[in-house]
Amino acid sequence: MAEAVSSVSRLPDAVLRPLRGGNAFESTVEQLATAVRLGVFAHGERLPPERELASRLGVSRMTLRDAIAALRDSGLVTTRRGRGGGTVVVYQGQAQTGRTGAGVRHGATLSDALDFRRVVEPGAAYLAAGRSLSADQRAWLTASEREVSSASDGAAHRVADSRLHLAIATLSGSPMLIEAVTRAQAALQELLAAIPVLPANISHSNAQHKATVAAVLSGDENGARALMEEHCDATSALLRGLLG
Amino acid sequence: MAEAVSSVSRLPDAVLRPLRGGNAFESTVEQLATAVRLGVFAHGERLPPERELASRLGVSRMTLRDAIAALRDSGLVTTRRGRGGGTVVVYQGQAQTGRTGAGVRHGATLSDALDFRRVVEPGAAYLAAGRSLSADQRAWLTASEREVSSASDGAAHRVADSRLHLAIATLSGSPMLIEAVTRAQAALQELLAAIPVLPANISHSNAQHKATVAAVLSGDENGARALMEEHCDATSALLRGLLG
DNA sequence: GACCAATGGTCTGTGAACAGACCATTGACG
DNA sequence: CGTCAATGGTCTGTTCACAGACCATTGGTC
Repeated sequence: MAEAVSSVSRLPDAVLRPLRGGNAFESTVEQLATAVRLGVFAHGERLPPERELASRLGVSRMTLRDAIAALRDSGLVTTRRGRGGGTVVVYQGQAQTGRTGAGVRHGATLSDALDFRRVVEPGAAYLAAGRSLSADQRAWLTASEREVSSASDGAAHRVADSRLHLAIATLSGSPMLIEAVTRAQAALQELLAAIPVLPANISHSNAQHKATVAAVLSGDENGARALMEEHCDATSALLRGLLG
Repeated sequence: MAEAVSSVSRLPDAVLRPLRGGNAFESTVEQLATAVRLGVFAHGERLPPERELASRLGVSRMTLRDAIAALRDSGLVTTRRGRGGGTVVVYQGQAQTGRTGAGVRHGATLSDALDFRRVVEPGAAYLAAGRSLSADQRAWLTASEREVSSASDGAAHRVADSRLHLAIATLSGSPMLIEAVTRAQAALQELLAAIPVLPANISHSNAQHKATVAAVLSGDENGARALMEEHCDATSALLRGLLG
């Protein structure tokens, strides 16, 4: 019945994949470290209380605490106890020391991540443009864009850039897409950190951000998508030229 | 510095999510059951040997065996031992008995899954169209399309449909995208099973498949994407109309 | 018919992760 | 100044998952 093709069913090879990378502890460290590096938590910001964060991440408090301890050892956060205490992020975009890094995490190759990003980010922009955004959301987007263009140095620019992209993804309203964009950003983060910061690139990128945000705000779905595609292509070309 | 917006940073809420749904056993059952229902393993096909499959899924053999036992109890597979034995899929698209189902898995809502699908599937078609496919791959695609249009009943049609969509995703060459499409398909699977099978819908869908495959084969990236978008929109409309 | 290889089936000890109770420290508020 | 609430810090017993060795069954090969 299904013998029509010589190499029957490559689907299993393509589809069967590990459900979870390594143990809970490592995954948690990775997820938190990534969140910090992507600027999900800004410098000086407090993480949620351990009990809440643990349940949010679907992990026991002990495991979460171990992970936080690891971040503390890496100098990404500091912790103070007592009322009003908590774990506070101290990170402003410095290059990671000694991050030997698991290549491009989870065996995903550079090309894979770039292709994936070029699909999901424009998709998110498209969806975001199609939504009716609240005043708050519009302000958030505008502010995020301004943060990027007014970033003082390369490190700050990278963090602000991630935040803007994640903001757009968030406004798409699709949790699955938000996660996808987060993964794409995470996969490219360490690569992007390796790109030399040329003023010409920055200013070009800023213009694309501005245009994309404008398109999203004006509800121009196809425009937002096309602009984001251009933006991704520009980054891709840069990365591929430098690393590939 | 980052106080520009009233509700500072909604990013954490959007980004922090559980890394793994439930325990290893349940996840494994779910993944395998989904693979079977999506037709990743066709009726009569043998699963890989336990040892290999376990390592492929990143899970211990014991856990995998427990999962397989669960599938066996559900009547999805049968197992025979000895040389030439193994675990064989016996499933041809029947509705699942007693699948109370976790809604649309992982708390993802229907809208979310539809939006996500409408981004990643056209993206996969776009990428696949942009690749130079081997004769084998072209034949696979053609055969997959033919399987769908020649499906005898609704159940077989559903499985063949999944297989075609996953084939296109596979040909995109991006593992991250393949996974994304798999997740979208998995999320919608049980919903799609609820759609009454109207001949008109089927034939419309078949025409779209044919056109999309043709576009992919002829390297028409934008055409492939646009056609797949139409296809997703049609399905969306159907589902949204029926379910809410 | 004897052997062997490939497969599923079973057992055991170890470590990871969890749940949940409890302790310690700090600051706010009356 | 005393109390309380919010937070991080610690401990304990239990369950889950794992690794890996070993057993059992089957069918092919010589």
